[in-house]
Amino acid sequence: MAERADRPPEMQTLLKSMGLLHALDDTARDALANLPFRIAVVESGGDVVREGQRPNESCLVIDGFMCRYKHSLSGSRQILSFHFPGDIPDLQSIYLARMDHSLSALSRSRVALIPHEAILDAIRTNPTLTSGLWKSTLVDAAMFRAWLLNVGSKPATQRMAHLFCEIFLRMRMLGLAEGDTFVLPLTQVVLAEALALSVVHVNRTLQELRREGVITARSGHFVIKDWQRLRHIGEFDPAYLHYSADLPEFARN
Amino acid sequence: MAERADRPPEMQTLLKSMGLLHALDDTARDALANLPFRIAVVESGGDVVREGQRPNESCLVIDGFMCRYKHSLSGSRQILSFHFPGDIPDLQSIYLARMDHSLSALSRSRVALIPHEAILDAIRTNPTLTSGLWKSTLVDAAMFRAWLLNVGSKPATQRMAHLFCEIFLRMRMLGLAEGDTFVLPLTQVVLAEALALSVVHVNRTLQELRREGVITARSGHFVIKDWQRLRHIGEFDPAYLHYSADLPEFARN
DNA sequence: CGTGTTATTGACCAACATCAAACTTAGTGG
DNA sequence: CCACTAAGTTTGATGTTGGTCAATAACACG
Repeated sequence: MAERADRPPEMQTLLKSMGLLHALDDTARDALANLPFRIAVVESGGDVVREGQRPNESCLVIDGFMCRYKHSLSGSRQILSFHFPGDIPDLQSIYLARMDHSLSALSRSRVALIPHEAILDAIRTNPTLTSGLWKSTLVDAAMFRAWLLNVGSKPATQRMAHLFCEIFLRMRMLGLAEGDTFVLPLTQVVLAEALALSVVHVNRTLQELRREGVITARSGHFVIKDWQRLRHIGEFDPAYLHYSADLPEFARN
Repeated sequence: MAERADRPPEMQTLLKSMGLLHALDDTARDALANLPFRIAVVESGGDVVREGQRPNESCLVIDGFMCRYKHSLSGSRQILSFHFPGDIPDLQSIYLARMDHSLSALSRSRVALIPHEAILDAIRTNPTLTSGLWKSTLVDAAMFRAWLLNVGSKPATQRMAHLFCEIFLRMRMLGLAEGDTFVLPLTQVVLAEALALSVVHVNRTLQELRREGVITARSGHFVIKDWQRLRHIGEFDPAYLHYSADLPEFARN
């Protein structure tokens, strides 16, 4: 299942994703594009790495959707972040030997597993790549901060609105959302785990957002019907995503 | 108020703090020790940087205690992390131009403001320093993840116990805690903002922990009376702090 | 068609918030 | 050294958001 290539299409999505945060020069692009990797397929719900493990590869999402999570002994699961093609959710494992959380697939996903050694080599020789990858981990941290504020200090409706804003904007930036629509296998259970709410309450909160006419959500198809209002409800300010690329028209103001 | 020095005592605390996470070679230590800086004093409650600003220096804590926070429009403030001497809480601003949160002092503090340019120069020429600083920002992110789980999925008592475990262990590692005691100007208001609870509930939760005989807290003097139980209540596992240095005896098991 | 997820609804409950007031402590100036 | 003040802590009463339990309905998939 291992394979190598000189300019493999699998790496295009990584270049695109990185390009949104940080200008890469040609050397950096080449270095990224030439990273060795092996492809793996993860079934929906399957874990790529678990808390406590010491992986020696990092996982680039190619197809599908993933999330990071942690659970407390009481059994409840807290989703920490969502990840799309082009993300390397466990990049931090190049320096943090032991995983402090798990990484799993929300749908059947194809991932590229890149040896830590290869990443570290690339970093050693390429400063632009270093700052690009470093910055991507910093944006990661910025999202955790936004989620912490969200979960800690906002009522259910605002919290959910904020999450939809984040997901929609990120997907739009990656070209994964058509117009005002995105498709994502988010069940209410998953939303509950991300928002730190009960499933029942997620259901009611969703209904409220629908009633208000700001979104539509049916079996993984989400439509943003009123971005301005959604953004307003969620007190969403995209600054924390730290994009260097221009935001789409609607998100600018 | 600007000053320079060749091996200034101010940088010792940085070396110590970094050394807990990452082995530094002599070149890296020299590079750190020779960073230029200017000293500033921040009054209790004063901000070093605010959300939205674009600083061109990062702040090394030398004396005193700081916190990062963000607020929602509704006015409530969420504290994101606490910082001790040796920390560089806004190191991320070298790559994330615009602050997505604020940094303020919990007590009158002395800080060293280090120009971004100097840090970036040091990084360009010193790989060990690069990985050390990068790792410190990754540990930062790991703490946010732990807090997210804490705030999202744990009841008040556990949440507070977890926070005390984190603070105590971090202070012990830095040599800021004597035996089972630490001194920190944490008012109940501050605890409330960090734990995402109301002040009243913080008060009651503190009383419960006291009644249980696990801690003592009086006007900023905290005593850990039963670490094992505190740790157990908070479901505290220090792995997420990613220390490379040995933990103190009591925290090992 | 069953069988297992996912979504929805209603009834009831609990953890924590809010409000309001009293009390304690620490700092300040006369 | 004591009054004065402001900040921090504590307590009680009451309210509400969101959790839990339990049952039903709607889907999706083999």
